[in-house]
Amino acid sequence: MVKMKDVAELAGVSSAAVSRYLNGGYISADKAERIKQAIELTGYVRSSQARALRTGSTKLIGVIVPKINSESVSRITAGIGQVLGRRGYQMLLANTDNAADRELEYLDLFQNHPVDGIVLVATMITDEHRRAIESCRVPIVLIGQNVEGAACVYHDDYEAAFELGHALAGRVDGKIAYIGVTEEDRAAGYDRRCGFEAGLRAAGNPLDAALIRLGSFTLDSGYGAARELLSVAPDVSFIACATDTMAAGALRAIDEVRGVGEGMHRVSGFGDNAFLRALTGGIPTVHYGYLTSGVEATNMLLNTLDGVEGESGLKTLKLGHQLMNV
Amino acid sequence: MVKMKDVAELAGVSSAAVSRYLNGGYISADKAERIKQAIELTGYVRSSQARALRTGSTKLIGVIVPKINSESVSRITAGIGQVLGRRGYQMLLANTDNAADRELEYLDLFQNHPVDGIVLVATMITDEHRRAIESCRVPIVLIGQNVEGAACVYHDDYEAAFELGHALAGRVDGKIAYIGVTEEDRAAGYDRRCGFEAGLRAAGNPLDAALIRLGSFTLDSGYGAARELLSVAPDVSFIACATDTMAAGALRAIDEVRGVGEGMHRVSGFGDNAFLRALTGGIPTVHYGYLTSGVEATNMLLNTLDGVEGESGLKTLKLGHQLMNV
DNA sequence: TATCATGGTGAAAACGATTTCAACGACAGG
DNA sequence: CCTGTCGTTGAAATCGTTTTCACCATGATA
Repeated sequence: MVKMKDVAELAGVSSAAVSRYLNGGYISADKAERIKQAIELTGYVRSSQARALRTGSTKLIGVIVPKINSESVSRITAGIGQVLGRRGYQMLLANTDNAADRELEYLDLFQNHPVDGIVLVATMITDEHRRAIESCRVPIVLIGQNVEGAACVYHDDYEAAFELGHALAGRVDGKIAYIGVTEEDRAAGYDRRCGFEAGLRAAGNPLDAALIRLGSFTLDSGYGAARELLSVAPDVSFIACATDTMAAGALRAIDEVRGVGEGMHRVSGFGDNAFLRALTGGIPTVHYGYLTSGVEATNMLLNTLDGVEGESGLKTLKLGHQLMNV
Repeated sequence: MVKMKDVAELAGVSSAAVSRYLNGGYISADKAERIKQAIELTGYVRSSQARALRTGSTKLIGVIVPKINSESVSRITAGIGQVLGRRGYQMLLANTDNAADRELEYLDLFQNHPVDGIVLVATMITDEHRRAIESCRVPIVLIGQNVEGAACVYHDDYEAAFELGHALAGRVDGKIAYIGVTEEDRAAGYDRRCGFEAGLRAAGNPLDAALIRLGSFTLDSGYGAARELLSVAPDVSFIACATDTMAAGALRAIDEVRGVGEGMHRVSGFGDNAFLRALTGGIPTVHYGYLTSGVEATNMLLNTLDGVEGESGLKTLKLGHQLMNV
């Protein structure tokens, strides 16, 4: 492995000079030229490990996600990766598989060393999370939840759900049911359910608490909950879901029970999934800029790391949403 | 930042002893105990950067993917992450956004330093790729393509496509069309089309070359190609696609032109997408163990890195497939 | 008793960069 | 001529580990 000293010797300078050449310090034109040639000749490439040890910066950003194989998360990740690549950073990806403790584990792991900053695609935020975030030695940005005292990029799930509920209340004749997710996920669980309920109520068609079920983000859980709902309460005529994925499951359940093609008029979701859009002609849902949230969060993080001027540092940013097919 | 020397002083030993304690070298029981306490007391955590510099190993695996927000890739990635986490490695993710040159770029970047090994989720393999893989200084495993002289974990797309074509030929009455992808992607482009054609031919219902179109992996491209097909050749009665995603687009096109509900009986795909399965009741498609391929590839890679015994090193592995809904 | 493994030990030399520091030549101003 | 400044330079210290090496007890073996 050719090292800096070799380059320096070949160019007839000290390694300090080579380092300065590489990092834009004082260097005369002719020496710069000689160094440049020596580098090309030897095919030298600097050891990021040595550099990291000396400078304390790795140009690595830790990204913690609850599950990589979900459309929303993988879109967010795409946005993050886009910005990181453009700005000379790399992504250290940690997949927690929906286990909150592994999230904390990774926060620890990342903090104690390799990464310069962290993007946390958040689901559940416990007090332990708050503490971990608070005491984090590197800058950190959250995506998907709005947490006091932390930099967050999020969507207003309450408002979106309210609007959706309000719009649906008028269009649905019979009873409306709701399949949510754990309320430990404040945004997707609590906010969406509360907002939806409030929207329905405001439109004079309140949600019957007996028609609320809990899913687990998966298509199958949506299917199961819907089947159960339909058998317990056959007069349910619309099933609103907290995610498009669960909505797809519910849709299948309705098709099975009531006949194919029926479901697509009787479910709603969140997330504006592309498959769902294409295959059903569009159920009522909420479009979020997932890619954008990844982009924005990462830019914020990198701005503070790179010391970019202007009001572009860590702060909390609420992104807009869009009701679809209502 | 508390360093090893501090721990050593507190425990009254040399830093060599602490290092040995941490790495399982010779150490007496009482010193081990003292060191353990000193570590707990100080909250010491070792600098992975210094360690990396000294040992030359980073416990990082570079993963190069063509596009993170696709179901197949994100499942593969999930499999990779699973194994890496379990075996004490971390994932450095690089998303090339389907640009072959960025793939090479990352191969370079990874090779020249931070990572101990590379998993390449491959699409197009050019000669340049072959050279880059050949001359790679760290072990590398490919997923999704079978390349001579490289360790590969792949599915037999030709065989699967043959079987699918053969099975469909008998079940479809009218004309069959095909929407493929670029043949630079040997597996998903060339193999699937050839296999499918061969399967049809073997069943006595050969594919009309005029009814072949090219998509670009996206739902919209499948939609566009299908619309075009249907308008140019209205007598087409079945559209086979090289991916489930494009099949979803084709399905929508058919629904629009021929009426809702018609499409689901008149398209096939590859990949057994969960949404498609739920929303259509199941079109003919091929199920691949994407997660498994990530797992297997990563285990192979890590086995050679960790020097695990047995015949578990780098080699080429063909995984099975399963025809669905035929 | 002399010799030899054997488990333990710390001083010191890497690993390969960056950065501090003192110093140098040239040149301008007084 | 002296002084100060400016652009430029290389020797050497530093980052925090791991690893080599020489060496020391201690108990077993010849």
